Amino acid sequence: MTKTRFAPSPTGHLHIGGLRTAVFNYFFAKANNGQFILRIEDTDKERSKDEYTKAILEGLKWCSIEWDDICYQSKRNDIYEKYLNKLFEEGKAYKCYCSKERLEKLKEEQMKNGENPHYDGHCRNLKEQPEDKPYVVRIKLPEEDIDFKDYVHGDMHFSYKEFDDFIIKRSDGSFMYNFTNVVDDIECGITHVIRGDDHLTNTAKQIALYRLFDKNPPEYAHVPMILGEDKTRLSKRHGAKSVLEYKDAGILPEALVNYLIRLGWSYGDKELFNREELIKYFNLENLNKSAAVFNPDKLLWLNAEYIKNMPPDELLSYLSGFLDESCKEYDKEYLKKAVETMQARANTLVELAEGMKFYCKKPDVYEGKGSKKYLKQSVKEPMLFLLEKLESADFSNEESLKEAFELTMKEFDIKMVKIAQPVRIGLTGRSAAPGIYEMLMILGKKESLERIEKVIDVIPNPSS
RNA sequence: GGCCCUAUCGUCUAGUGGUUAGGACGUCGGCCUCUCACGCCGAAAACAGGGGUUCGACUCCCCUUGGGGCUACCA
Repeated sequence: MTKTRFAPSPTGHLHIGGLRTAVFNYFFAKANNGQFILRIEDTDKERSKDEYTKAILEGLKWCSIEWDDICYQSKRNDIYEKYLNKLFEEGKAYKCYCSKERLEKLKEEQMKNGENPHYDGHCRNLKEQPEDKPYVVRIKLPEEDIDFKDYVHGDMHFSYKEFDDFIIKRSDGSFMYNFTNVVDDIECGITHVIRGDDHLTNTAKQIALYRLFDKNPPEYAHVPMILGEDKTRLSKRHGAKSVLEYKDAGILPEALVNYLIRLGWSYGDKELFNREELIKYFNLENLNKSAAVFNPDKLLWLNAEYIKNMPPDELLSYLSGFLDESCKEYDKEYLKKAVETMQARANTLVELAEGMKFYCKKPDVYEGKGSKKYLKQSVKEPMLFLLEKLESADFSNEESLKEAFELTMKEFDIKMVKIAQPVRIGLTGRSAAPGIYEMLMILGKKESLERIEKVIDVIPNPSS
């Protein structure tokens, strides 16, 4: 069975790049009827933090990236010891007592001589093992070149000379990334490793480990990285870093996932993918090879698409955290209608919530620019006329409202915009808002007339 | 420095020897219109450079250049 995993280290928040790796792994597993495992790689005690683990889980859940199983490397020490002992027994690993100072000096000298820094194998065949000195464990690197096939990069080749007897266990007794990573992938039966191509050289080292364990490595797909707008590696200074910040900014998880999957992967000209389609179409063949620049504008566009096309009540559930206090007094049906009028007018949930606030709360100020332009004394009479017509209109019937406006336009020989804008400002406080009739119908007769009366008061009287 | 990856419009990408080099975001025009959006129509915009291979290269090979990564008792 296909088994993939996402293996973040909790040394920071879940960011866009990590999420995308998770998304690729998740959909590849689901596309192949397989399992997706979450593995928290918290072997670095210094830098790992529980709050980050929590944030990672929360971010994945928010995006509905659900794992079939989860494990923590910090709890798997016994397993690593077992694998290590086997290596010892077979003479494939050894204890190294070299001090950091010696290593430092060695490196310096090698660099000076124009050589690549390599561990010199000083402790590789030590006759006597000192009892009380601290040590690290190194592997005996097999002297064979390393070849592997990558789904996106094709045939890869590394000379063993590029590597040395690297450390797998620290002097504090904890194990290192390349070792735990391989042991866990073997133990969990991971079939496909999908990760960033910054791991390409790690993969070579890891394959050396697979050889020492006499195991076959999994299949690999090294996906291109995500770059910031300045084409450097995505980092804190490129704006929002944690995926939860996108949540707070009013981005829909569906939109984010859709955006991320298209960064480095494509399916012809198709841009919009729902979950079913991703499960159906996602594959490793269409992965791209080169790094991609993160483009916030396109994310926003996708978000707007999702907002536009989402059923209002579903949207409403996402919206709850963003809505104004005043909206809590209104029932779902009312809010649904309000949301509908705003769907095509918002790029984010923040904008949507802000834009529909007026449905729940009378405007407390009238936008300056619009007022100046539209609340002119010349519309005072027409507005009073309109108000009178609206008083006898049927607010559940658009035609009836339309008639009131048309009569006013005819009576004073003015254009719709002349009266629509003052009404709009009265209703919402702004000169940009949904259509006049839909707003009037939703707000209802009583509320609408109150607001219109109020705005008429603000219109200066004609100087007679 | 060494090793590795990579290179199509500003950005995301389609393209796998013969195309007017296609789509999307963004930009700029226009239409629609009670405002703002939405929608619709249209425009500008790319094969990094140089060598090969070939009847023919965006497509294959090499070099240069640019970008990225790794080179830790981080992951």
